[in-house]
Amino acid sequence: MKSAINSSYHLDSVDKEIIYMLMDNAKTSLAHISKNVGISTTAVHQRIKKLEQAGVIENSISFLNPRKIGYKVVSYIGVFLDQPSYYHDAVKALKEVNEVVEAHYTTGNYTIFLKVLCRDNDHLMEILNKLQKLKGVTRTETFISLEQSINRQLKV
Amino acid sequence: MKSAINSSYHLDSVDKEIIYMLMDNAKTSLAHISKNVGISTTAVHQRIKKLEQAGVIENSISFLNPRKIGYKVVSYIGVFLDQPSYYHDAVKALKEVNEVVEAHYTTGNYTIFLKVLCRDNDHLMEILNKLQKLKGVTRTETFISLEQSINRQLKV
DNA sequence: AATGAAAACCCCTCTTT
DNA sequence: AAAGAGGGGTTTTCATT
Repeated sequence: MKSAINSSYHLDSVDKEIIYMLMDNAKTSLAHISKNVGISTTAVHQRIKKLEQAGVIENSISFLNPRKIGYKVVSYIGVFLDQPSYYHDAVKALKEVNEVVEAHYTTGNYTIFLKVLCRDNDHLMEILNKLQKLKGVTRTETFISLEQSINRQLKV
Repeated sequence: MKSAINSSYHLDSVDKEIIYMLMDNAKTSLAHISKNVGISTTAVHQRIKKLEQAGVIENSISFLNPRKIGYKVVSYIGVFLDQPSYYHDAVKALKEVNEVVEAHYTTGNYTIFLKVLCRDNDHLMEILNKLQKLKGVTRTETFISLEQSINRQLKV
């Protein structure tokens, strides 16, 4: 059953339990989920398939822990462009910078807003220099995360 | 083999190939990885176990797509605290707000920097009101993401 | 650190209600 | 939507190099 464009998939309590288990560990077995939610493995499987087809559950991924391979600095960088028309070229250039893990076109102060991972502050300086050389970039503003106290997915 | 505190785990080219495949899809089978990297499934399995034990690869998770369940607004919110000593209490309170998916203690303008997911702008306004009632919060500054053009993990 | 073989486990389909 | 049964594939362990 496909839902109409822009309408939201309705999750019942069993769906939510299943999703939270998979959000916590993508490899949770059907048998384990089955025991927890009280329906058969087949029923769990059918629900997961439906949720995947609807796009509610997306592909599972393994996380690389940046800290463990020497990336200790998390920062957010607001980028000012003197003309918004440079946005698309800037994004194209930013995709070539591996340290940039998020880029947003935002309302508010900045034209582009970035999340950037670096090994250390020297490395961050390099990235800032690189950013400031991009066409149309007039200025950047950096927030360094000293401590990430919350990092999780949405709970509904 | 445990690495010393603060030293980085050394990844060889085979490790990296394995990690990138798992970062793309946590459920990539050992057989498939084996064919790609040219070592046996058992060897792949041993390497993955080592990487997991070292914490380089973290638990795999399934993604809930916020948009599909009606969460359309991604925003970043800088929070000003009149005293940094309120930080810990603020974090405790923020953990109770499901819409807050990241919180950072930052250098720069803001004391706390948040990533917040909301259904729509009205919902965002509710969250902003909630935040402004927290003890020590003097002001907030909001950036709404109109388009997320990059969203990925670190590549090394 | 890597291998092949065997055991244990799990996913997925089919059939039925 | 949900259940049980069975085949095929996958993970995991074991012994060996």
